[in-house]
Amino acid sequence: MKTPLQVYNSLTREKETFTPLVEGRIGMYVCGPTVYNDVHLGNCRTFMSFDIIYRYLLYLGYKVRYVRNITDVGHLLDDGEDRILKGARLDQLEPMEVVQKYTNGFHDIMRVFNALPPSIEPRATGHIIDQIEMVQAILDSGYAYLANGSVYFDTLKFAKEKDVYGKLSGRVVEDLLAESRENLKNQDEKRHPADFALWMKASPEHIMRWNSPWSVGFPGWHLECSAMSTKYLGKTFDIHGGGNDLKFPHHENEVAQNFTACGCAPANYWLHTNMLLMNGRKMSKSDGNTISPEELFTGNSPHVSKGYSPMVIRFFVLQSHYRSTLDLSDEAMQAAEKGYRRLMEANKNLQKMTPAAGAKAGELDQEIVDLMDQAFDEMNDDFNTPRALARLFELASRINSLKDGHLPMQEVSAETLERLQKVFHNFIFDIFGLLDENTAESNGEASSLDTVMQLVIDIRQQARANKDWATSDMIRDALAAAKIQLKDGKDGTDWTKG
RNA sequence: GGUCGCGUGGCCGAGUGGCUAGGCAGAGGUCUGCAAAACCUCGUACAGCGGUUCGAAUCCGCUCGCGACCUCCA
Repeated sequence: MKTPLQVYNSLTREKETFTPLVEGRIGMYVCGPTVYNDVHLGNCRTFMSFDIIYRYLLYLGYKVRYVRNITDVGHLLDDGEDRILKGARLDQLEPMEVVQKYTNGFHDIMRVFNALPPSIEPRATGHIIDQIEMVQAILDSGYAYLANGSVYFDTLKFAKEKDVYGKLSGRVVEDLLAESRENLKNQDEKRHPADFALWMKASPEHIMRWNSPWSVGFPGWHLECSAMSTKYLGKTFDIHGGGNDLKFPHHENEVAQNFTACGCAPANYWLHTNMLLMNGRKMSKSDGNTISPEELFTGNSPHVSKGYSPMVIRFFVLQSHYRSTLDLSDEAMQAAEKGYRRLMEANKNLQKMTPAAGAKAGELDQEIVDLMDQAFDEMNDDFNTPRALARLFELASRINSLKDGHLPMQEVSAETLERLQKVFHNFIFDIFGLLDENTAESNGEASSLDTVMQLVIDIRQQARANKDWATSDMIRDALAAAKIQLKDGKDGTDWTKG
């Protein structure tokens, strides 16, 4: 029934059967955000995708150490200014205030999206010593050089001597080395344009600075991930993830750093998520084609007609595969909203079901069992959430039919019903990480609201029994205005909020 | 300019050689006091042209269109 877990490895460009280094345990490193301004939706998609991967691995029973860093130093802008420093200057804050502010914001949003926190969330500034040690190791290996107090990686030498550079990102080394484009600002110290900084000597106005054997300065951008993944997961670990746009140069350079410092490849499986698009173009902080999570929640944006809840957005993400681009539009969000509600409704109906007396497994029973198995097979096939979701929707249609009496409950064994209830719940809440927003938000008041609603429904039922349509419709319309929908069914009336 | 990828019905989005993806929207029907919800049925989609094949959305070639990366980005 169950296929083994297959993952698409960016390094080999193939789906491979996943085998962890240590049985039952998985080390996973995902490149986190650079915290110099508000997190945007594109980041959220990536981290939601990895959250689902993380959750599924946990569901499969693995003990997963999930490390996702916070980059809070060393990430330079085009003009050579540190991202954090720029943020500090603009907001008139201490660099660490900037970092804290946007880290908090990032955490808040990820919590709203119901993403599980990583096991370890290391910060670059908290690992300066580890980074200095790694720079030294790379220098010792002979693949770095010193220039005016800065240390650069000798990409040319590495590419020539080791058959590694360019493999991950599919770069042709000769092309890289040719480097026809003129974009060499601030690069006069480098021997070759493809070289990159491991340690930068700080200019006098640069306030984020640390002592090192080479100069008072700061670490290069790619270094923190190499240093921190090695520290917490070892020289080689199972999964390294991140957005597609990090493949080059970030991940390629990470590999180069690890190779020279540790003598081995850092990760066995590289997983890359694809971009979130809007209007058919990459969502990007830099060119303004963007909508913030808050704007999408509130609908306060020219790109949407109304607000969409975090779980609708999460559902929207689930509907595409993590390696495909996903194009955000108002229409697509509306469809996702409907679909999300349908799925939640089906689950609610399912969880209320009880097996029929003397039920025996029939054809329908087998169909249900097959669909459940297929859903897991889809997840095992490189975390194919859209296909798994499709199977869940097929189950939803069976569930609703059973509820309405269009399909015979007698054909579903108690055992299968119980398993379906468990699997459906597991999928929606544990693996997909969705929340039922209708019940989640009420929580404590849920019971009192339930009581009131039951009263209102009873009164309306009485009116209907008396053919007092005016009263019954008034109740229905008034509730509708309050965003409560009544659903008349065979066994009485249900209601939903929103 | 170089590298890689994509182009699926009204919209989103799976699918890699023959078998129903799925969601949303639309049409018809069942149910209902009416409606909503739910259920059933339906549309014969694969950018264009050519090739390989008994058979292609799926493989190959060309053309057109779009995107990503090559420079900071999840």
